[in-house]
Amino acid sequence: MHNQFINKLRGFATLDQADVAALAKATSKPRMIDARRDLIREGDRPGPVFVVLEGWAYRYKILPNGPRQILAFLMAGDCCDLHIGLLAEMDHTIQTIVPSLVATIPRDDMDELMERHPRVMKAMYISQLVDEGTMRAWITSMGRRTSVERVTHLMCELYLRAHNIGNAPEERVELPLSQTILADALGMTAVHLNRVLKKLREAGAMSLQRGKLAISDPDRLAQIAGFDENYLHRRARAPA
Amino acid sequence: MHNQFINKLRGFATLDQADVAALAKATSKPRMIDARRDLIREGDRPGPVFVVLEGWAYRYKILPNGPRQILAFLMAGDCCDLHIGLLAEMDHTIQTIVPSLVATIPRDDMDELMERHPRVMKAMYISQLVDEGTMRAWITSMGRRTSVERVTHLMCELYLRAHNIGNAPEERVELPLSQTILADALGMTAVHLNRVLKKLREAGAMSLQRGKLAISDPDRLAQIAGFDENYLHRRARAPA
DNA sequence: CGCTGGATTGACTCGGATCAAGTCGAGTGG
DNA sequence: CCACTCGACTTGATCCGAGTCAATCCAGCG
Repeated sequence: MHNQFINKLRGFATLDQADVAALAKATSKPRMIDARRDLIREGDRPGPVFVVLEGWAYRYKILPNGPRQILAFLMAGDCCDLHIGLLAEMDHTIQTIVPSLVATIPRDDMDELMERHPRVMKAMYISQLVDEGTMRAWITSMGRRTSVERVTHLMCELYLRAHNIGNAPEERVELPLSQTILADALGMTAVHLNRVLKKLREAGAMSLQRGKLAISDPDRLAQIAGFDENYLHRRARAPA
Repeated sequence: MHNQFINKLRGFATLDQADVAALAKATSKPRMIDARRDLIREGDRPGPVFVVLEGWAYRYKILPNGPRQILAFLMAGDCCDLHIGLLAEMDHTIQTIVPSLVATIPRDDMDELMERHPRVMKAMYISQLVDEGTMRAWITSMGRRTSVERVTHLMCELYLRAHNIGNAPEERVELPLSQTILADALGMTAVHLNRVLKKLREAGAMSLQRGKLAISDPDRLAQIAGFDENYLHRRARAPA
């Protein structure tokens, strides 16, 4: 199974053959997009739903005076809001980081898919709730965590998300994110992030070099970060 | 019309008599809740959907080492996620700030309401997208805005949201939020927030005293904040 | 009239931003 | 094969916004 989108949704609900087939069909015509291309811009009128099948993208905003804030990372299997089409215009931009395989699902196809496949709909709703939980975790990080906690917390999140989709041979995860990008996601300077990473490397807590994240002791790192994975909602809800 | 929930949803979609009646029925048995009561706690298994009809509440998280981060404010007309019931457990807590009138809609009633009233469903989806946009705006504030911008930005948001539901006789809005609460929402110290508020008051930009927010020149304040209301999505989507 | 939870203010400290040089590695072209 | 470039990463020196600690101040109220 290398359609990470289907893979991910399967983690949220039990899908049958027909569900999977419908999802496969909806994402059967992906396009390869270059790195650093905007998929949709702030102010644009939303169109189809985007699904990242391979590669990396991020959501971001640019403030009037220049600085950029990254709002979320989209990795293989992630998609934008299902109901994106209800809005008059986007309030942020989505851009690829590396060359990425992106499928677009027209709004009507999406509506039909959801209508005919309630389990798929459920899985996608849960996925959206997880995205919201992630935003709340980011707000918490920016507001009340020290820079060391903030950095390690994000690394724990990305590490876990990468593992969820079966990437990651072992304690090593591919993260093609420059320090500039990470700094803009963490609300700090690239210079300062660099120093924090150095400290963490020297302390043997984790290392991030040449696009590879290595965590020798995930539990220890989670300890440092004050990381509680509950917001990723990986435990399924038990039947009532 | 004093059911602010209905009021708000009407701003997002055209509702007919039957839609309004169904909403009125669903929220017809609200309970008055004391101030500082948790409506639902982090770790709890989600139950019914909450709707704040009158009063104020907030979402928050407490970090292992003590500090609190407020994630969102719920004012009259606001509700928690519609699909909250899909999750195994809450990743944050919701608490009242002042005595509040809160309606709870059981999950089954909610499902039925949505099924029979697609326009209501659409309005609620839009409402949820606005909440997400708000979270993104908060992330942006915490990460890349100065403390003065951050404070004024939040005030612009709350001012506009209060006006949306028809509160606010004029340039004066009721905000029963202590400086401690605001500080925990803005990711800063109450002491520092106090100094920022003083500066803004002396500059004649805005004043927040004894629970009343006064903005003499909203455009000027928006200018200071770098506030763009696009994320509140108040413009309806034009038909395709 | 004293109690209490917020709001204020002052003095001191420190985490992170800013500014400024490098350094390193992967192309590119002569 | 080496010089050149460009982007990303490092490191040092300095400065300032904001946190911390600690007193008040003040209005509402039992």
